[in-house]
Amino acid sequence: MEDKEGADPGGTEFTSDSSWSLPSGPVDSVSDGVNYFFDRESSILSEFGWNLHPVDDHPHHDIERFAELDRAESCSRPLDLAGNFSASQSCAASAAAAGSGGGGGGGGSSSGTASNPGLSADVSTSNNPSVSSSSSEDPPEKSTGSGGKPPEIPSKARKKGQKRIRQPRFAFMTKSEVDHLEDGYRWRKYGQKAVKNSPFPRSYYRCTNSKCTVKKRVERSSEDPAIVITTYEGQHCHHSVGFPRGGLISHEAAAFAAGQFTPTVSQFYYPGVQLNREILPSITQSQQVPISAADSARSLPEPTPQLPTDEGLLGDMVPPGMRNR
DNA sequence: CGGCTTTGACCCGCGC
DNA sequence: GCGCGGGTCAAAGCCG
Repeated sequence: MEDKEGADPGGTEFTSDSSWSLPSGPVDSVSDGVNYFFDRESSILSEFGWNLHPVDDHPHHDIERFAELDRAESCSRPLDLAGNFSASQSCAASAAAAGSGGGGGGGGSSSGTASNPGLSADVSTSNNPSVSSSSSEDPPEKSTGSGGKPPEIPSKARKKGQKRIRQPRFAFMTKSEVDHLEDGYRWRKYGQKAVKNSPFPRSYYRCTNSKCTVKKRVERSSEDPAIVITTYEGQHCHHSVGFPRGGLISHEAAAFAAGQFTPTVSQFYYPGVQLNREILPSITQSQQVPISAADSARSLPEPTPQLPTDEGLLGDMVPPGMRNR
């Protein structure tokens, strides 16, 4: 590791293009076999793959996004031809199923929460009327703690043959000294594991909103300790708690966290679909982007390719052309 | 006192 | 079948 230099000691900052030595290929350290590519400026990573296209002046502006369905099998949430997550149910269920994860420990809280009707994942579909319409901000639910209802179905509920299914994930890299970057949401750490082939542990976070099943993994790149790899899984079914307190946040992170990014991403979820898009330079974490609850949460992910009229963040980070594909 | 972090144990999927 | 690695749980402890 540490094959990279030029790390900015000054906190969360992105190195300039030159200082980034892009991985020739997938960043396997991220794990899961997911191919993560990243964009130098926004440091976006995702299982969908981001590939840089060096371009004269704005190398980072021209990003090629590859669609990779590597998760197809694990995520039972197939996309319809329109590129929408078919969602809801499959994923909801899956999410639930997946969730219990190891059902770990004590057999997982059995009270399976009957599963939250409003599972974030399913946000995409009907099911969250509350989200789209009302939901102004879910009051910070305390239950979060172990006490509350686990957002997931008890392991027992998961059938044996059933594969652990994951919700679509979105990862991005950030050059930062801080491991846990602010993204407008509150997270509770529920685990930490040593990562094989990496001196850095991986931390697991869950949204403190009990109704929200979004999870986040944070780890440092074994390649470059200065890089923090954050992986989001699922979509928030509520509004952000507010603006990050002095935190650093990226549009992507925020958008994704707010559930706005996924829909877009989904559009390129098909293999073979490649797009060269311009990612606005504004996507820098060095500058805090005020993500008002109104903006970020107002429009939660829609099942349809249609994007919120109110472009909000999405408008900032995803060019129009891209959104309507 | 409530919320969050730490940490060891447990479960599951997967490769050998 | 076994072992490994990843992911999650939950009790205990810490902190504001």
